[in-house]
Amino acid sequence: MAEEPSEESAPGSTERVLTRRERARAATVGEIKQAALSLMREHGTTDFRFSDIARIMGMTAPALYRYFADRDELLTALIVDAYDDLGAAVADRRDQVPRDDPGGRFHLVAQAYRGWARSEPTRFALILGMPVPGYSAPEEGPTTEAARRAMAQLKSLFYDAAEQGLLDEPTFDLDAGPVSQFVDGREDPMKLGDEADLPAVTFQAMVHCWASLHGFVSLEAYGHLDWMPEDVRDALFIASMRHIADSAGLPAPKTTIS
Amino acid sequence: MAEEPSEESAPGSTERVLTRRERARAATVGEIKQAALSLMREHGTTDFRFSDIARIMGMTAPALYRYFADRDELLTALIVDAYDDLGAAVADRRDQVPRDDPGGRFHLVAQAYRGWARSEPTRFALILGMPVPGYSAPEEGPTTEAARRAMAQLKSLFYDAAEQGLLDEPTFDLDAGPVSQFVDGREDPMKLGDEADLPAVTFQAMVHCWASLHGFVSLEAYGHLDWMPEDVRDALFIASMRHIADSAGLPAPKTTIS
DNA sequence: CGTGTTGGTTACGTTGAATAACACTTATGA
DNA sequence: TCATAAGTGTTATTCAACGTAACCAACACG
Repeated sequence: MAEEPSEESAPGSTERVLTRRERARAATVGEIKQAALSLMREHGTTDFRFSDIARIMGMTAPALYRYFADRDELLTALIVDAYDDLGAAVADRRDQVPRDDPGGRFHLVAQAYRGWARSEPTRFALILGMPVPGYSAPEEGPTTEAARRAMAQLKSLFYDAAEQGLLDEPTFDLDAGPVSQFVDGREDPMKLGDEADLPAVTFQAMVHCWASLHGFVSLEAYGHLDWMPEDVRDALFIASMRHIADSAGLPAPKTTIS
Repeated sequence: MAEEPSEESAPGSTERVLTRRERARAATVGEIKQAALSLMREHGTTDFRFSDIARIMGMTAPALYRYFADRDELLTALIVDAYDDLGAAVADRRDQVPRDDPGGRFHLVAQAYRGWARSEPTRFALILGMPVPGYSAPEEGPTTEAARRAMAQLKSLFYDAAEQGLLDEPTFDLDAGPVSQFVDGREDPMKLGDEADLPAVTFQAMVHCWASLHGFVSLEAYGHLDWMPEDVRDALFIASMRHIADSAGLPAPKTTIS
């Protein structure tokens, strides 16, 4: 198995070149994941059978255990990939607008988040809707870590904006108690790097934005908003996002939204 | 537990008295569901084994098929129960405050929704987190219907408030396009009975409230907010709910919040 | 009482995850 | 060059769990 314990390419070190075998292995791992995804998409569930994956790949099922110890390990890999992919989609779209337009950035972030969920419903279900039977979410495992990274992409624009002094005063009531204490006296576990600290009230507003965005997208992804036509949902989403962006003190978008 | 399988007591008709056998059967059905729930709680997943349920009940697995055609049917029943239970919890708490205090009612509704999710995390996962693998969520089935009922409990206070003229102007930007047209020209599929129609802008705000509440509670239920201590989460939740209630034009709560 | 319905049993078939034992291929090193 | 080890695949097998079949006991009911 993984006989490369400490490949930890230290920052600055050259990325070790992969041997022929390592490349083949990586390719197979990728193919397995792709097969699992296509099965999931096909059946519209987050379930898959090892035997089906093998059949698609022209292999037999036991061979897959050379690459993943068990079903859960493959599932975990898929979840991590999904989070990373979502995070990347959000970051890409966000960076299409300059840093000095945090309002515009927020809008694109929200759009990307929603768009990804709609275009990849089964993968979204994989990370949003936990319970894959038998899959006991590894507490504090790699999936939690991946989720943190993805969500950090949402948050970085707030830190960015605060750093540039582009945030107005949020319309939130500042909670002078626990929240202030928490925000003021901590090592922020969500920070990506060395961003500026946020005022407590902005922190409140940021979490609120995240939760609202996530809530709308979740409801929509599970079909709980199917009773309204798509154009109504679209308009409602835009209005909601604009509203929470305002509340959080984000300036109005400079860039026209596509 | 609402164990009234198909007794459809039409309004006015006499509630048919259950025979001895029917009562015994209903009791067994209830016991099966309880056993399934306790297994789910024990393992922290939405999964369960028929054989384990049977063992708990001192029966053999095949006997369960006398009560549920298959695993999916039991799962569906559990989901419907969970929605109904959540809806009831929300309604109960809401009605502890008089109708002329919609601000207070909203607060209690939010509190009840969150409280239920925290006290019944596995059942919440069952209805929030997609269909269990192999479980093909019956489109437009009983679960969808149950979800509608539960969510309607959240919404009724808005209709109630509007009927009494207790709603201020929301701070939302009114979308003059699709949303207005949709709200103005429809038979509202979400109404419980003969509530007043909502202004389009209030409708927008209402969905926003729902989504925000749901988003916060979802994130929390899946542990995505575990990085902040509980008192911070509490304060943040209160502040968020107050904020969206304000945005929606709900008056400040008259009743002191417990 | 027979008789049908209901609720239970044991025995069985099937599927699919996971392991074991074995075979072929490829890299590597004396 | 060839022997050996690592890596990747196979077939055969075990095991767990869903679901079905066939049979049996109890009970309601004419």
